[in-house]
Amino acid sequence: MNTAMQQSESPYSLKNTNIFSAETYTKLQDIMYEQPVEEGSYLFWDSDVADKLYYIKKGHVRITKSSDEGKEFILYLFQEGDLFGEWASYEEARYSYNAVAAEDSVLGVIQQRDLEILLWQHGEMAVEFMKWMGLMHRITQTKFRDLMMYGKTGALCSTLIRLANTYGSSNTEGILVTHRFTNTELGDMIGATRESVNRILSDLKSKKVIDYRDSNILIKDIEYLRDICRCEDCPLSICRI
Amino acid sequence: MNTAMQQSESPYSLKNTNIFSAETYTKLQDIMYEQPVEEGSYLFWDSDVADKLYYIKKGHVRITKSSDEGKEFILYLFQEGDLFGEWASYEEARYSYNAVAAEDSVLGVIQQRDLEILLWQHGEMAVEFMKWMGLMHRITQTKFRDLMMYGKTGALCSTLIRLANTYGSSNTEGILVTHRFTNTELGDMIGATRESVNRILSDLKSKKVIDYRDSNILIKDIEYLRDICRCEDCPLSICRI
DNA sequence: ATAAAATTGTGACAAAAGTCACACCCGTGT
DNA sequence: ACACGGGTGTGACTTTTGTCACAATTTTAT
Repeated sequence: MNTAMQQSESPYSLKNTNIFSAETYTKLQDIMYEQPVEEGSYLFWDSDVADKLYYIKKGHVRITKSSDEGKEFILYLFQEGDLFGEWASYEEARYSYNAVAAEDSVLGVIQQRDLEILLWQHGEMAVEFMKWMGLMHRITQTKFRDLMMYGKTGALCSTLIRLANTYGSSNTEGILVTHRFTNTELGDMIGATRESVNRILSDLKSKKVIDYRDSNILIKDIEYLRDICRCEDCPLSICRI
Repeated sequence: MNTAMQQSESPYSLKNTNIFSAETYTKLQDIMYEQPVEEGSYLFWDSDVADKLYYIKKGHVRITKSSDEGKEFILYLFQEGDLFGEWASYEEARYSYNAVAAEDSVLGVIQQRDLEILLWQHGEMAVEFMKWMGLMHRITQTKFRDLMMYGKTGALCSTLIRLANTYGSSNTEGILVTHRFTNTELGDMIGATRESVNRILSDLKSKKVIDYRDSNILIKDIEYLRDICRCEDCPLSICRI
């Protein structure tokens, strides 16, 4: 977890590609090809063959897992500068989730085959990639803990902190989440109903922990949230949505 | 998910190192040093500096996450032939969980520093390692889904299937889980109380889905379990505990 | 073999979360 | 200006899961 201070300077600095060196970054740019996508379109579906990685040049992408009953679980939200996709561990490996453009976006598509050749040649680049993978795994693991251990209230508080880290902009009042989320979306991030989310948020508002500014969430007392979900001061890079 | 058939031949074949080539395997053996550990001793704690990987030569290791209130959540169970540990993504990275020897065991300890040199030199080995990391991440992700989406009953059914894959031995009656687990332990794997686990298991027994053989669980109707947790036929290698 | 310790099983009740129903609010397009 | 649609807020009720208490059974240690 971070301090509000770190956030205030550059609200959108939480890219998962910060881990890469300039050289790696350039090599990646060289093998990716650009693909513009419209809001709502799927980049891939659960069970498609996983042979590509995606870099977000512009826009937002939502990674979801959906159940037969039509419930949707939001696993990650990625934004400009993020890299995502699955590293296939064998031939014909499949994705295990869906990727949807949350708004009109521009992506850089990287073929696993091309990347593998590059990694084969450049050992140091492979080591960097492993760090990226480790980072992604740690994000998943800490989220797992947060969503399982302290009930829906704990899960929502953790999610608010992660949203603050990913989309937050600090000011004298607190941290403003510079992106709107419906209660249904928040519910889908923690596996709860919109009604439950609504009740928890109302309660947090009455306790003056959060407030609203033009329908965006303003976090006034992040310490309270950290307390509820037993925040463990994990590094900022993994405390994201 | 697998078929019972695959299991019957070699119940303990679900090593996460199957992914490695013989050459990689040998190189790994060369840089690891042996460490015997007694049942109950901790290999590392949550927040220790994460600079080692561990290979299990013999025994069992339990990976847990514990809460201040004393609750314990079991993240993974590893056995002979498994490799585990965290790939530090930056200097001074910390583990985010505990590792305890579940019985007297012998480990091969690998210093991240040594491994990194090896990967730097051997691009193909790095690519294999990335496959291992991807595999581990997928295990976490699918478990995440199973524990979140279909209630405690779904979570337990998924866990029984994973136990069958990891410790199962097939016979004419069904799949016998060749390791004892207390209700408390099963509860800790799914974030439920032992009482809830007990009630769900009693119910499954009355429905003739499971039974007991000398206090070990015998799975008689794995299709029923798969149905409850909406099994998606993911590959056997990731359907483990 | 037997006592102690750990684990299981179960009822009664409490708390957490989901479901359903419906009123209301608010931005947008005609 | 107003109707519409998506989102919010909330009460009443149900289902799921946890809590507590205690007896019964199984395992382990002496």
